[in-house]
Amino acid sequence: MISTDVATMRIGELAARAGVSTRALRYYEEQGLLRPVRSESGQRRYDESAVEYVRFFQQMYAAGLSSGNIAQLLPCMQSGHTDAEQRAMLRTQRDRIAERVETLSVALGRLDQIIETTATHPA
Amino acid sequence: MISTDVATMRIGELAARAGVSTRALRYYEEQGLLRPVRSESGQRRYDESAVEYVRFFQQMYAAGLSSGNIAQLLPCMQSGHTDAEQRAMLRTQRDRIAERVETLSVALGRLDQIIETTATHPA
DNA sequence: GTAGGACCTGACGCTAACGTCAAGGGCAAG
DNA sequence: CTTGCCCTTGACGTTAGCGTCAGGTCCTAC
Repeated sequence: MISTDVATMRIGELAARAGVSTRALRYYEEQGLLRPVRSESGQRRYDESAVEYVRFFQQMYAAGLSSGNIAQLLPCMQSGHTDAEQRAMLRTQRDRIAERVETLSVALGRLDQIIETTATHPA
Repeated sequence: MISTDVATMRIGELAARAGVSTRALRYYEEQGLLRPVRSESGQRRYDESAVEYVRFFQQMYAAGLSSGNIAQLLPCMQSGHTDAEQRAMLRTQRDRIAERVETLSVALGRLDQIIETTATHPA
């Protein structure tokens, strides 16, 4: 964590490096997920850590979390400690994802079953 | 498969038994997933197999398939054989889901990591 | 100084799987 | 016969994570 970043990255560069659109980055900011500093002229400046953060957001979105959920997660990560409410939320989300993995695995099995059955009976 | 069903179930009963809303059932019909027969007065009548179908739809929706995808799946299941295009589609969907399971597992690991880290440092 | 790329703030569009009225028909029980 | 529940067909509303202009500013290069 030897970070002497001075927030020098502009939105286009961050977008390219994190693999998202600039629109997405502005949206994340609207949702309170990113807090870039502003240059004199009003342009957003990000530091290196933003790249990891954005990738983390993508992972969580992909896991079905909402912007609000992710926003709640952030203080936990940054402070390194949690209150009761936050712990409850973390467990809720964790369990939700675990359940979703279960659901998807079942669906996967179903599809594999169909594939196996029909593979031996070509048209 | 000893089914002497004569399509006697009405929409409300199917909804209750399959755990979805009647609106959802009408929507599935719009999408070509269900083809209930109609009574004289125009009411939808479903047979027993509809319950399983609807649960299957739920599984596939939960897996991220669209109505169109599911509609393509149905002939495969019912006929028991597939053409080249259908097999390609099946594999595509299968791989998509598998990838999603991977993604979710990664996200799950991330969350567990956060939980573990913060659990030992209460507020 | 000027061409053009990157940036800014709105603000409307989009998609998918339904939710939710609205307005009416049908049918068994009392 | 009427109360009341279930059914019917529209059709507009919702949500979330962006896509996509529009109209204007900024900054670097030549």
